[in-house]
Amino acid sequence: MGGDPASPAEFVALDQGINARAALLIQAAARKVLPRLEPVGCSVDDRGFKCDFSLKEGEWPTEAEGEALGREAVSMELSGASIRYSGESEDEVLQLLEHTATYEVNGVKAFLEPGAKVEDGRKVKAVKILNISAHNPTAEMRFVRIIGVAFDSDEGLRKYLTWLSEAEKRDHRVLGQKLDLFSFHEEVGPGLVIYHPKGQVIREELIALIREVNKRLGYEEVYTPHVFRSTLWKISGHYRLYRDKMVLAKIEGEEYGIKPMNCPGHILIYKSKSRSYRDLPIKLSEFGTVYRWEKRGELYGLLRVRGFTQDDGHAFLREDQVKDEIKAILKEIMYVLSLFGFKDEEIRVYLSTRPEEYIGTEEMWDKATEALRSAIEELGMRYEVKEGEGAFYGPKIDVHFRDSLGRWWQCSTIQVDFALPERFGLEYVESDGSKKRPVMIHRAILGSVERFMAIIIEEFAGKLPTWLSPTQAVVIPVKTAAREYAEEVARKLSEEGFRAVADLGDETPSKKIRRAYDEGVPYILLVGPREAAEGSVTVRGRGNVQVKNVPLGKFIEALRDEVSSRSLKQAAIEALKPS
RNA sequence: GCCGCCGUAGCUCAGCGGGUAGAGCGCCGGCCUCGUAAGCCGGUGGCCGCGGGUUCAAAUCCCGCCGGCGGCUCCA
Repeated sequence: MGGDPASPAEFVALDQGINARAALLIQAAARKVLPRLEPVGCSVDDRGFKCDFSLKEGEWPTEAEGEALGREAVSMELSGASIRYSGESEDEVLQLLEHTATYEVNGVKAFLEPGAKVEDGRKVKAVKILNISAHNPTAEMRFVRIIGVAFDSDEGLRKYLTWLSEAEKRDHRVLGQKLDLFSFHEEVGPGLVIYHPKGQVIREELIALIREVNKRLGYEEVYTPHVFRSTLWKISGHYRLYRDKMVLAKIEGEEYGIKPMNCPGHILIYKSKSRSYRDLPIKLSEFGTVYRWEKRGELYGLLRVRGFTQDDGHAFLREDQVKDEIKAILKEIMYVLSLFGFKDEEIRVYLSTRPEEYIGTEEMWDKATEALRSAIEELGMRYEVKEGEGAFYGPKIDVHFRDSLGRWWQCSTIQVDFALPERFGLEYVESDGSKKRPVMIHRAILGSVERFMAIIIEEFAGKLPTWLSPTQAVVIPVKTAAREYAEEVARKLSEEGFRAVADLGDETPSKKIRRAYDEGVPYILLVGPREAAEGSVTVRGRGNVQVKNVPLGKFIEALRDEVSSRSLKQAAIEALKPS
């Protein structure tokens, strides 16, 4: 609990074979006990199964009916269900031209996504329906989606439910309140974050990290306003393509829009004078706060908000510079990821290629896509290709991260853009005097500070690495006689640039220690007359690691090393431990 | 935005087959002055999200709105 060292979230991947089997049984059970639901399709992943039904007529299914469905599926299984694969086909129910695998379960038809492996040895012994919601594959169609998890034993389900309740404790929304990091308020508006002092410390640390990265990459920081005339949004195309997410206001007969992206502002900097091929690359960065009016139901804690700060950057490049830039950015992304200890299976890298509708020439696309691909490969990163999923203006690489509940969120992104340079008529003068169009790269390493912060809060369950911790050390006097010394220690640490406080209240030392642990403070320094006499501290790290009577100077030195190297571990206490 | 669920003290929650509210933590005060994961006692605290309706009477039932949660869709 409170004393555990920072550890990455353990995601429990579910058994897909059992869940596929359960998905089929659920459909057969529905035909039996809920005939107003007609199965239309089903899919399975490491978070369970999802089954879609068309609702023929009558009431929306209730939670109780959902549970009954789960029970029926298990009882069908226990009385010996027969499951037979009967081939794949174009979907005749949906007429969506989706490929589905068809099965017969006890003689009735059931569907599953093609390629899903169905367990045929073990049996489905426990099913839990987690959610019944609407699924709209198209604007006109509405299906009932039943989501659940299945196990081959009651024990499996019990363990899963325990994991779920543990995952809830890591939830950044819960921890954000408990650790006094940020809040949302009805009177402010949904999706708009208020950062408290401690949350702002984390924000600032993340921004400081990216400032260093930007410096290495050669990005110069700029600052642009939050509101631009609609004229600009019309040129950029946002006014037409992004309008439904923009906040627009008419003032004195003129229309303005709050920025949903930072790029147009940076483009104006490029355009502010004529550029030579010698000037390129030009790289601009901004911690730009943008506003996007996401639909109500899409908002989700810090992971999906309406106002957020991007660690944005735009590079204006000659075509031959594109690949090096991508590679350099990817390297820095990998460096940043290493600071947080994300494991391979906790991130997903995607390369999205040319969609059906696109601008620019095929040759440009091929070159840019190839640049992205070879950059990833040369760095040995694992990735998946999403064919045709690129933006209309260019191909892109996205990095997705998993939250405590196993959901994926897009954070880092590198996008090649042929469109905006064209729309804004960007040019540079080539060595032969001809005018050429630069290529733009949009990139964000954290993506948004908000989303990234949420991911790491969950990753560490609030027990952040010391360099990120809002309070790095709490000094606790174990005897009243040591109060002054405790204050002195805290003051010294502050003078040395650490975030330290002395806890001088009238409570017992035990209570203060407990509280400091609960708040995730990485170092608790205990001082009494003994320490005061010799100018030392007793250091307690996370996980009940304690080293007694460390000279304060030595602790400061060790802490400085830990913080400046942005150590993932509690390097200071490791270094101080007697060997 | 769509489907379902939810909204009681600063926080977590009880009360909800109608009779105007409770606990723990926190906060405040007192005692204790403490060597390692919640010391003891007392007090404070609520327009029961907001508005309307039903009723002799609404936290409790109904409707609308606001906000949240789980999905869908979309994205950093």
